[in-house]
Amino acid sequence: MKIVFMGTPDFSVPVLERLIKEHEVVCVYTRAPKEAGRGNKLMKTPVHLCAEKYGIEVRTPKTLKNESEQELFKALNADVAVVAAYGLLLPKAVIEAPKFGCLNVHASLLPRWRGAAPIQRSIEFGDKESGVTIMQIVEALDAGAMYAKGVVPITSETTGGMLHDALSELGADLMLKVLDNLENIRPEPQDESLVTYAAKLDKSECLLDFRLPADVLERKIRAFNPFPATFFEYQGERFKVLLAEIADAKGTPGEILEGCAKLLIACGDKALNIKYIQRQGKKAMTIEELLRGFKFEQGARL
RNA sequence: CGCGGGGUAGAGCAGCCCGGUAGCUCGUCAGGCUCAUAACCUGAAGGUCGUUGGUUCAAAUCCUUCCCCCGCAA
Repeated sequence: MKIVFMGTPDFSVPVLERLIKEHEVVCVYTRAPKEAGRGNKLMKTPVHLCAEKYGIEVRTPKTLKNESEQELFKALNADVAVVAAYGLLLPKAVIEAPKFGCLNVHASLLPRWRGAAPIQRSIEFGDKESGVTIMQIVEALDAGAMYAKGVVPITSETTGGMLHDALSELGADLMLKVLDNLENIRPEPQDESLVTYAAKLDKSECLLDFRLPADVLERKIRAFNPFPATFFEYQGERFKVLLAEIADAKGTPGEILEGCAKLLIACGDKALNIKYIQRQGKKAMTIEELLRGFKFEQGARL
């Protein structure tokens, strides 16, 4: 099929690569390069780089709201547009331009977790399973009828990064299957009574609040690993906490119960035994590695 | 030129400001102790202190070139 692909971050790349191999991708839409990283250099999006690698035309309009952009899109005369975390809302004129409309890969089991950060929120809120949904794009956010779903279990070990990668691959897989049977599948509408929204991640959420129970913090640590990563501050330095386990110990919330052989921090309920950590300016490492040369003062408060 | 931290033994760190024999915790190896051990004791090996040039009687330390890693902000 003749496909237009629209996507931006790493999550979208596997989908794009699979489409390139098995279909005709005529054009790729992605967010424009922006200043990012150290030195604020102009960075192309992962999707942009991937498309260039395969020599596919890349378009980076700031918006699709104006008619000239919409005409350009329509002129591609695509059978379908595949959208994966593009980052721009599609106006009606774009949604209706391709023969089969626009299909979206969304990283949750809709209607649960519509919105920006479904992967992290599903772990953070203790869901037992997550997944991807292939759906028809409509004007309302993530509200279209569903063509297919794929389920991925969330275990006590699942991190945001792991789930991200798994869903990305699964999404690519499912999208290919849906495209192969597009004319035979009747999409199922979403049950509006079950809708929840996944708020986008905010930096202010990343500072660990040890007044909260250990199990809540442990889930957030796992959900936010590796990005945006939770942290605490100790002696003016920032320490990213990437992995921790719940420990049966208690103390004043934020108190360092042990800081030499291991790092044990009291929480509102129980305590956290930090397992994987990243000191500011250093690489991520196991707590054992860090503690060989760096000690936390027992009794200090975080 | 957005701001900042770092590159010292296999790992993690100290030493650098105030130049003067390279140190700590762990790991490794050998031996000892022990019913036994990831515990303890004794000993050993292992480092061009990221790279270039300079200052100096003397540079891990001060100045300089480049490379690499990371945090923040976006």
